[in-house]
Amino acid sequence: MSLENIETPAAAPSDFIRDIVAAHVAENKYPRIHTRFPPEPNGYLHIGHAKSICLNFGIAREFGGVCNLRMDDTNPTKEDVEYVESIQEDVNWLISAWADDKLGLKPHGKTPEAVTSNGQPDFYLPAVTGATAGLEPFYASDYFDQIYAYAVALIKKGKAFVCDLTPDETDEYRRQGKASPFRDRSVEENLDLFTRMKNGEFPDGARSLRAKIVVDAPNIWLRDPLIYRIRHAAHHHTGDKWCIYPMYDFAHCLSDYIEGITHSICTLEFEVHRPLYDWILESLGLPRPLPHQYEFARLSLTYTVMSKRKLLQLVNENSVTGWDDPRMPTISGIRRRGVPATALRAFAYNIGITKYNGLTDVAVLEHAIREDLNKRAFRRLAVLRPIKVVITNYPEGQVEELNAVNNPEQPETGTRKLPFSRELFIERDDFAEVPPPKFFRLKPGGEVRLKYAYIIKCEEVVKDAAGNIAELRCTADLDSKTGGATAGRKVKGTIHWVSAPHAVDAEVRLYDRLFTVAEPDTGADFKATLNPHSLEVIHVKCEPSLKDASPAERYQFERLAYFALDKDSAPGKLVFNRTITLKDNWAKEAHKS
RNA sequence: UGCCCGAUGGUGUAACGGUAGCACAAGUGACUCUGAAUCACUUUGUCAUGGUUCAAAUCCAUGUCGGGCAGCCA
Repeated sequence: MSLENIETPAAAPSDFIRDIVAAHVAENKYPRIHTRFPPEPNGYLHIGHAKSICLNFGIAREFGGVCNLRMDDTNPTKEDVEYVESIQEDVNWLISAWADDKLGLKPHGKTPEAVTSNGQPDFYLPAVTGATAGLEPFYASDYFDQIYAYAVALIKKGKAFVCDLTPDETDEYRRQGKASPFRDRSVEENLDLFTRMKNGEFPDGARSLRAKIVVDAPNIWLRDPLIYRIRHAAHHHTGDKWCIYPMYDFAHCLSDYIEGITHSICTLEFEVHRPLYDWILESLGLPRPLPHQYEFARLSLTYTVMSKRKLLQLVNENSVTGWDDPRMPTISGIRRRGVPATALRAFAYNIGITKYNGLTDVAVLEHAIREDLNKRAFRRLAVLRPIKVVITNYPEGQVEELNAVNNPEQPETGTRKLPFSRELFIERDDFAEVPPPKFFRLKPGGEVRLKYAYIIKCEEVVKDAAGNIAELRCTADLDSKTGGATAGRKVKGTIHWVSAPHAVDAEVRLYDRLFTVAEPDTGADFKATLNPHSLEVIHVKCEPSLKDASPAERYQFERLAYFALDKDSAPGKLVFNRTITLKDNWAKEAHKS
């Protein structure tokens, strides 16, 4: 069964942004709905980005539109191609077989075309969909020429000026609502100085280009905001062509415009920037319909940190093995852990889109993962912490091949053969010498069903010199095998097992929450709340069919958890990541007493 | 402090002036050759105070609480 076979079951969701888009579609406001996902390539994408990806691409697929992938790369000192590559990989994985036909890209190396729109000169860079060969993501840095031209246009309109204030002075003037002494420079002088800024005549921070809006506006972002700064730094995409770079506010709205974006969806912290977004586009008198910005609440998850700064710190300080450590909330970490993209998308649908800054229980994510994996995972038997069991009345050397169901949720996936023999392994937790109340598993003198095999009774507990249990000697009801005379006998417990001589060894990585507290972000030192037991590596006994395990498949080790093959596996070396445990009501029950 | 935004069970959301619903979580029971899954049932909610209205979670006012912004970051 391939991973792509299971579709996201959820119906198309409804939220305030989709309501707005639906209204625009109804009134035919735009020829086509066009969204974009614009990460800055300064870190790996995380599950909060997944929410945004599912929103933007979801809108594109629900309303017959397109969603551009764009690198929002206007700050050369923080960005890197490593991140560009990981972002593409993560986005492609997440939208695969769902919205990959809505992914807007552009021909490699292509920059905006000079076109005429409504009789006016204009810049436009159309998206290409439905292919990937020869295509690449959009880059805001591909528009530096056009953005520069727009800045010059703004100067010529008397709506921008070159300011000589230092960064500290600028802050102070803006705080006080005071006009810069350079605010009323002539257009000619501004043009000259801006050209010389571009030509590299001034050091970093010596001058800046500022929009001329309102000196003492209540909204700080309208107090003559900076739109260009000097940065003598090489850029990962444009090399050393530029030594001035546009600020986010200036570059973003214009990038949206150039790509023909209709709905520019971002998180709440940009809400106060929206008047500036609109001011820039309106001030330029652009000839095509303008994009508009809409904001929603970013995702916060319990037992998780989400800021790129903190995730980077975990990586740099080796608290995890890398950005794709399966404990990380990054898309690559979640993927490596074994979570299917369908589960992540279902989660994104389930949490909804609002303007309320809430804290989502990680249990919602875990539920989406279990629901998905329950449907798709092959059932297998594996013993994580083995105890040896000898069936004393079972002939030595005899081996039976039992039929075992691959997935009861999908009977069409068939069965596989499971060897049974005299010596087995069972789970240490499935035996108790002194059983607690309501213990349905194996105990001295007690009976239990071996899944797909016999009912056995524990006759003797053999211990080593140190008093540890070395093996259990049991007898089997040899008529109780599935289909046998006493197969219908009711025993309270059924446990999993592996035939000892046939067992395949594997390394298993048991992952748990990275943090011990629900809100690691709130304390002074989030690293103090790291869970020291978030990873445990053990060596386990698997049923023989698992030696052919594939990274494309998901497995449920029955009664335990879901697992996926890790990339550290090699021929003859199985490494499984525990994606998530099965729900464990017994643990809950045992905890009560 | 100024400006902006928000508030519906424990958590996340729906209801768009007309029966407060869904999911997760929690609990009870049924079933079970996975203490899983499945099924049934249960608990818990409109921030406060006024106002408009036949009728308010929804509209208005005030207050309270929470979040965001005040980088030459995005």
